[in-house]
Amino acid sequence: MDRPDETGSGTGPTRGREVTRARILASARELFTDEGYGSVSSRMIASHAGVNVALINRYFGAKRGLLTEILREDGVFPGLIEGDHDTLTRRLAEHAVSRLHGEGTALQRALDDSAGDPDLQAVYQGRITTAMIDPLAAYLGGDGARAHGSLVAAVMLGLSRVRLVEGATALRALDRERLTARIQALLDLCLEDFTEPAV
Amino acid sequence: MDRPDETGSGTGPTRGREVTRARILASARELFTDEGYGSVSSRMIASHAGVNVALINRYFGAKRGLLTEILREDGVFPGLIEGDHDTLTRRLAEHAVSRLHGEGTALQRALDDSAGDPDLQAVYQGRITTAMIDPLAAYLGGDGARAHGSLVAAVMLGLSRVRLVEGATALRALDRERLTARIQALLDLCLEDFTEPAV
DNA sequence: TGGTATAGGTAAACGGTGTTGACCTGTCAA
DNA sequence: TTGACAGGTCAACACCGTTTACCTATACCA
Repeated sequence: MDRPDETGSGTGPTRGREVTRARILASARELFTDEGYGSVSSRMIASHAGVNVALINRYFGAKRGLLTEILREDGVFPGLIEGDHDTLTRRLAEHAVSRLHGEGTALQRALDDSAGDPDLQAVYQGRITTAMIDPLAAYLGGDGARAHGSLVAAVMLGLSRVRLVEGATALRALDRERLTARIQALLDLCLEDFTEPAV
Repeated sequence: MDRPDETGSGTGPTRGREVTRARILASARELFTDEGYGSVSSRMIASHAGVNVALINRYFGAKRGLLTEILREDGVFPGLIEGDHDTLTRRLAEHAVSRLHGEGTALQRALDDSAGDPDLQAVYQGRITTAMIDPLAAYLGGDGARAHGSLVAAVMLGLSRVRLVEGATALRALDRERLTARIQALLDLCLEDFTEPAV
């Protein structure tokens, strides 16, 4: 069970459970980054990792498991929620605009572009709630915190979606600061109390 | 070329190009409505229509062609953009809330739930622009009309997305009128001029 | 009436996917 | 020496969307 992976030689081992697992994961990460999720097949990953196809399912249950693992490692919106309460929406707006301009890590961009895939969707399905809405709701507190969180998530997801589906060229053509400010205003409006109706 | 489909008998013909095409389309519509897009295979559609699989590709090019045809028949946001300018955002907000509550035709609901599928996405990719942003931009007019349209589309798409990915239970638990008003406020904010920065 | 072109339909295959079960093999412990 | 077993391999399975080659019944014309 706890058999050590190191065999004692100077360089690390080239086989063994953890090593193989890591190689598969690294290959998946690299290929997903370069070609998106849906276009990369299990056999491509295995071949790139110099490993048998069946091992993917042995170690990760299914292709989807690779995605889950990668997203678990990287986190979603890392460090975006934490920080000064007053500048939260500003940070989120900057993040959204940054994504609109195709910035962020190569992997993030690739997965944004693959966001349509059923697998990715299924994985996000859980993560949007636990990694975005839940922290947001906890962070905000108060009545209807989850509703506010959902609205914020809707705006953030929608911006990502409009880039995917339309290109968002008109938005990217705008002055960046003005666009950021407008999105921040939208997010602030999402967070305003629901007990007094908006004008 | 123009051979008539009617053979002269009292009841319509059960074979022939147009009849077969219509049967395939009807079966696709029915199955998509019941089970979504991705879960329904070409062979299921053909079998349900009592027709050979190859005919789907013969008459519609590919499975995706069925989707294109169905959406072309139904239209997207039918009659939503037209109408009184002043109540546009109200209509859109009501539409969004209605969708959030899972209303709309059964087919619309089914396709919303399948929205992740690459095929659906490819078909929407064109339609979001031509059926939503373009009319909106034309309707609004003025500088940056397309940017305003994109922002509106983002909010609308985001709300649909958050329902798909999280369930939007917190939003659906809200007082419907308050939620509609808030979404309308968001949409109005999307449409405000960009030349003067938002507060 | 006989022959033929053709539209409409069929059967079987192609290449691809994710996934699984049966088998082998090398290492370690008794 | 002999098992046990973790780690790895291979070939198959059940699908998928799509395409190709073939058949057949009808309509037209000499």
